[in-house]
Amino acid sequence: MSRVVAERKDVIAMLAEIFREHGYDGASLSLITEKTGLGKGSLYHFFPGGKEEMAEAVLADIDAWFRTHVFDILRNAEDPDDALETMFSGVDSYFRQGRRLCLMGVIATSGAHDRFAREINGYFTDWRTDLAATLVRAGAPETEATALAEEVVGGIQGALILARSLGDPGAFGRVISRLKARCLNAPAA
Amino acid sequence: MSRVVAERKDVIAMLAEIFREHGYDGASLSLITEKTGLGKGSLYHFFPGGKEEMAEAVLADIDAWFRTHVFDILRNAEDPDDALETMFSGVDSYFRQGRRLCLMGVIATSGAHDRFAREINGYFTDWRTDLAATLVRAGAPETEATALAEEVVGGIQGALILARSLGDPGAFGRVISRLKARCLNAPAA
DNA sequence: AAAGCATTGTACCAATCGGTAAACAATTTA
DNA sequence: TAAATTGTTTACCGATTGGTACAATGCTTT
Repeated sequence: MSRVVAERKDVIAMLAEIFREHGYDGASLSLITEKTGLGKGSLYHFFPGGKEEMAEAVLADIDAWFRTHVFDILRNAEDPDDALETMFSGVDSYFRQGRRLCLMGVIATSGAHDRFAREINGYFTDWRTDLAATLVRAGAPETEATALAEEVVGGIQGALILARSLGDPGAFGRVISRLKARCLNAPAA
Repeated sequence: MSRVVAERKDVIAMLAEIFREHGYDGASLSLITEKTGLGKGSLYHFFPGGKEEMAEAVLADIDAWFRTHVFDILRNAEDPDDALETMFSGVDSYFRQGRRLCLMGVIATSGAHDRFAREINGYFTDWRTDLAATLVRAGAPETEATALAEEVVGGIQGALILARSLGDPGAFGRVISRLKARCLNAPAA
């Protein structure tokens, strides 16, 4: 047999795109076997828990990415403005300039929300918290920082939906650049 | 037989909540029959096209609501500031202070997106257009009005996702009030 | 080369999927 | 009151769902 060397990591990356495109309920096992090229045997070998474990693995992978590439940088960077720059450029490339949806948001707005509520909540909570702390270090008052962080984290999700809905990925970049400007310019308001 | 007098209008309202809660793929016919109390026969009597026609009817209903309660007011109000006030308070109550999702957004981020792309696109396009025009009438420069409208329409979607994800409906109101302030205060920037 | 584990294809399962058919009851129209 | 019309129930359809079982194959280690 072919032994196509599907590393678990690669499988997770493929699964992520499938869930993004079709949602949790829309990603049937037959669709998954087709798109990944792996039979059910292989899939259930990697993820004995089935579809739910696949989605969990994908969410954990995404969470880890944001943790190292965004949250940690927000917390540890010496210059808060640098951290903000890094965050926005990282987000822009992660979401492929508005062509890719956020799986956390996709699942949050689906019937599968309850099943993954913990992961979703942790992702948004931490992002908001770390961003707010960075804004404080950049000179914003505590209350303004919290509110602005909320606006930015939500705004990114909305910008993704807008871009997809309008069929205009550019909308994402336009909104993001405004959010970024608000973080960098007038934090002392 | 019972003839429970389910007006098509009432059925659509129930369907809307079901699609909102479970997404398009997650709303199975058995779930729909259970939640509406109508058997398949009745359902297919009202919507011969099945699930797709049900979703289309719901989207058309939502579109009509926003058209009369938001878009038309943005276009026709004498005082643009009043129109903006009306829009934000209408949106706040329509989305039940952040406890209700936007079905347009829900479907836009699901695998069913392609099937309803036209309706979704029309909804967001018109909202953005009418809001931008109102902002111009309120004194904002053309380019700023367009960008701000985009930010607001997207921001509302993001605020809904954030509220649901954090399990904190209040997040919706907090973001909305900031967006509103930006529309009313500094449009001439 | 033998053994043992990791991986894979295939066949199968009960349950559910969206949808159809048609007999039937309630209501409206004539 | 009789005939259409409208609404509802029920049983059924083939297809697909997520999941299991297992034999067969590849690779690695000895």
